Amino acid sequence: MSLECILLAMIREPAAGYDLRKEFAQGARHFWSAELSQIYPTLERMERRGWLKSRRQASQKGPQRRVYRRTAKGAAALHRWLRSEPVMGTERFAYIAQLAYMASLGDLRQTERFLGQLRDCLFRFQKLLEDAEGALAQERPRFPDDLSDEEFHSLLTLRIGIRSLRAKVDACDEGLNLIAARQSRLTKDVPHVPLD
Amino acid sequence: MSLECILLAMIREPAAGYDLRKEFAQGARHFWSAELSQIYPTLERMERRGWLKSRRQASQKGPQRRVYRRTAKGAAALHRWLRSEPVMGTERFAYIAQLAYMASLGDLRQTERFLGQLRDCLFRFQKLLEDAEGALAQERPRFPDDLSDEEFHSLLTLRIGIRSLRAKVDACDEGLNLIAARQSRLTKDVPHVPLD
DNA sequence: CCACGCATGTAATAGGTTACATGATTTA
DNA sequence: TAAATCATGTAACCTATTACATGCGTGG
Repeated sequence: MSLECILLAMIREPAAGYDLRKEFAQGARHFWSAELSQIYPTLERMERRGWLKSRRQASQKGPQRRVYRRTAKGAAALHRWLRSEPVMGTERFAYIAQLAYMASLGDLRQTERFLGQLRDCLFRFQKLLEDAEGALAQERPRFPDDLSDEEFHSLLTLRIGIRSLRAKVDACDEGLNLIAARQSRLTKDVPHVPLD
Repeated sequence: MSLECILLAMIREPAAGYDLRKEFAQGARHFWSAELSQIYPTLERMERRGWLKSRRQASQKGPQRRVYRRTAKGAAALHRWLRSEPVMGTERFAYIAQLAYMASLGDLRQTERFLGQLRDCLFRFQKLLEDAEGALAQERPRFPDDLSDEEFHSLLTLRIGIRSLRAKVDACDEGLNLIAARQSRLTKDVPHVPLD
């Protein structure tokens, strides 16, 4: 459902599957991803359902393109999705699961190492989004007032992503501090021989 | 892969599929979810692979249970996963996608309404995690020092979730302010008749 | 002529959801 | 005796990933 609606939204101007993948690799990469092998059959299905209409078209470079445009029915489906409540599909965070069960390794240094790696990944991702925000702000004397509506909505999504990532990076740092404290407690306070 | 490893981690003590679902509905709900219809065949597959060993066992209440325990091979697979790098599977955020393309409704008030709803959802979720953290801290005079290793790792995951959610709630508030500013700009600064 | 980017697709597999079927035991 | 909870499972379907097949056109 979500993928179909995202594709509908991306086909503002007529577009081929190949174009849409670029969108997922660029503008939409921080909230969704899809490969060509998923995009092509999905577009076909949507055409069968009457949400899209395709025609073959010669390309400047390479073979013929199949270019899709939205139908009125497709636009209606898109607007239904956009006006519906926020879709909070059960998100899955494998790295949090790893952290949650890492106690069973019985070695806090593993957790420390893991949190460090996680911090780095998240920070790199944060920088990526900050760059995207910077690109939006560039050459705009009245930022964010002089953004187009599309750009303004991009900004809103970037702000959520950036703040969330910064917070996660901070939480990793906090976790590393908690581990350091816990480790020093283990070497200092806990006697090796039980007190009985 | 991740689901299998999470199940392995959950089967610290021998457990039946029915028990494991409760874990997903309680302790693990903020980073993963799984239904019984997925859990049962996954456990079977893992047993065929030699990661688990099951035996039927009478229950206090209701029909016979099929109780699984980890094999040495299963424990090895779990430890490989825990020692591997953070698994950053391409996360999908449908609600961010909705926001990203909401410009095509051509009505900022829709975006305003949506951000308000989103804020509420995220805030409720934040409260849930804060309650879980509170339950960990309760009755612990030396919190977080007197947590078991398992509880300490739970705390680490809760801290990441709580900080991230707080940040997203703040970003929604920021977005609502930006929209207010943008709307007042539209009614004040932009002339209804183009200048030229 | 070869590598690269353009362009469309198929096949096999894995991961996940929804709905349904079955039946035991306990509690109101 | 009806409802709730315990307990296991199947079937159909949808969503997503990985690997592979095919072929055009341009630039080095």
